Amino acid sequence: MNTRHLSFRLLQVYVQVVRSGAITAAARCLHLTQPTVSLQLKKLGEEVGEPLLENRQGRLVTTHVGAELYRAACDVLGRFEDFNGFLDEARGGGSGHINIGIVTTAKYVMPRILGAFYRLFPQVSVTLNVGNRVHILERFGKQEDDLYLFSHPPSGPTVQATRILKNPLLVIAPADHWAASRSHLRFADLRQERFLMREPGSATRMMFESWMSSQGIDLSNIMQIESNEAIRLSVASGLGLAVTSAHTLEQGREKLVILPVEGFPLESSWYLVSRKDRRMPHAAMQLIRFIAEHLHECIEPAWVASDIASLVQHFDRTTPASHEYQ
Amino acid sequence: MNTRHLSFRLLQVYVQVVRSGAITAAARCLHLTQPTVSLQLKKLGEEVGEPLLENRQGRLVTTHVGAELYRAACDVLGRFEDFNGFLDEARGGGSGHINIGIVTTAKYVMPRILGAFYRLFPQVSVTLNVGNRVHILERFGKQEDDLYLFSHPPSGPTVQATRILKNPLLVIAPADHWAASRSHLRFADLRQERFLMREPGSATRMMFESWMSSQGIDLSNIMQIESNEAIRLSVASGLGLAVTSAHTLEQGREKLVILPVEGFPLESSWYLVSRKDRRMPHAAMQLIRFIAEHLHECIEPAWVASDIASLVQHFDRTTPASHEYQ
DNA sequence: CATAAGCATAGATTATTATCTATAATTGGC
DNA sequence: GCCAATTATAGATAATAATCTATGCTTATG
Repeated sequence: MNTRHLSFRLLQVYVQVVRSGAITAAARCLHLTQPTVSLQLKKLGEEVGEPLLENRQGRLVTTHVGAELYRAACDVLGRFEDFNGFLDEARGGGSGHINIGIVTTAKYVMPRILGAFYRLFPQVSVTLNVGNRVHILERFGKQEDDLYLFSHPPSGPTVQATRILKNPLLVIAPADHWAASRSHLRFADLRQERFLMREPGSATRMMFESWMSSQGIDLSNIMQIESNEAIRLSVASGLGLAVTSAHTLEQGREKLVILPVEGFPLESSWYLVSRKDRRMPHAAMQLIRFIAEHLHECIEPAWVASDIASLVQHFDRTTPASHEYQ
Repeated sequence: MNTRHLSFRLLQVYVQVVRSGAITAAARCLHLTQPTVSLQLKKLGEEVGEPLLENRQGRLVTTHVGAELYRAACDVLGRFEDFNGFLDEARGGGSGHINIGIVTTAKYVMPRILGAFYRLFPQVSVTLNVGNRVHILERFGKQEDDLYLFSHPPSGPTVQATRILKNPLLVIAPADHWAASRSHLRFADLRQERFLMREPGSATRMMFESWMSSQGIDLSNIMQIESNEAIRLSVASGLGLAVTSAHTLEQGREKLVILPVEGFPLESSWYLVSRKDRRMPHAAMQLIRFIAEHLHECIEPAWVASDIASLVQHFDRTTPASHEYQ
């Protein structure tokens, strides 16, 4: 393959097609017509000399070679996005862009960090992609974001995950619940209660369920609700009990009480996550540095992980700050 | 800056200009005319919106922005070179290319490794760039090679250096030298002798000189020769003594003896070096894996560093071997 | 200060590209 | 097996990119 006749535009188009999984959809995103994209894709395929995509039940998916090309294209485009960030900075803007993917529960945490960050670096723009765990994992797989906030980070050699916050899981009940007046409870006492839970795959649920199985407990009466707010409100109105992140209670507490159940709070954590095989953009690195230094100013200091200062070292493996040789 | 109209060709041209330090020279390398390159460069500069190069005493050097662009361009081109390597491999070739920069003394070591490597991976092509330490440092600064072999690696946060071989420095003398028959010598006994040395900056010389200053010794009679072979031959013909790497004696020993000087051999080492901010090509990673496993088969096992097995972990930070998501 | 080496600009040509509209071919799902 | 959605192909066009030759300008250096 001769890279000589390769253009960035072609790669942009290709990346969009892979992400969209369809030519027509990609064309819409790119403000092009479908034949244009079709043709570009064909040209790229010819240039590479191998098939890149194949049609699997109406959805275009990458071949082995196509996937590698996608990775290369992302790297290359990302590298120049970062160069653009550098340019803005060099021009005195301190600008740049960060894509962040967070699971729904993290939306009680991340916006507070970003709010404080924004006050210091108003030129940095941030796209916050919120979704459930499965959705964000998919974005992670496609390298769509620079940083992620997970409670249970994915595993694998490409994952860089560092604990930044504690995420205590509490048992909540309506204020007028019979257990609300008790000063001490064992979880077994609540076995008959109905529990409201997020969908399977949610980190809170996984954590809770694995704790239960370690205790040999099995709940019979559970109800699934795919929103933390809805769960909170439902608990307040007496629909049942729930195990939920302490962070979700910061906003409004309605008529809720935290039950003093033995073994609780469950200690889980928030992890800042990135891909090792993706270059960390300038602006994202700024955010990481900001988190390392100022996290305890945006979030209750008691919740901040003790080794937060080492955060920067974990992520700053890509480009050195210094620009000189040697 | 809009990357949309950016092409790989443009970056190739730019990189060549930076490396050549002159438009005309770059044009010759690229088989283009000078105005063509001039124009391309202008277009690139306009696209970026900042001056990239400036004329310093007849030589074009990068501005701050230009240097960053150079880095980005190298990364991007390197990424696709690597994709090409992947392609070759996917097609069953097992091919690829590696650029290696070594200091002159390392030419007694590296070719033996490469010879064995070549027998296993005949499709991998290697460019071996040999030069004195200053020259190779310059190549390192310009990211011209994938791997380097140094005795004194450069320092800095971008440097990944791992010890792979011992490099004992010995005192050699002509066979008929008065000291040749002695069974024990102190360096002070040789103080009056003339010593033949490589140019300042050479790692062997640096090592020797720092040892001497630690011993409070100062040689009065030294002679500079910029070639290890010439030094060896000169010592053999009675021009003086020398301190030289044991590896250089492997080839031919002429009429030389190793003097049993107290404190010798000086223990220095060979380091395999790469840049952390440069993606390691597929083929180079193969070579690293080969070195980790087979180095003791190409080089006297006694010289191989004991922790050679950990080599792969040190360098394999770039792309994971696995291609699946998660 | 004269000269050569190197760089920039102008003008011209050829080839290619990016893109469109219109239409045909394919394909998944019912 | 047919319909709707998706993808591929054809034909056309305007833009521009890549490259050349010829020439004028700048600058380091003897």
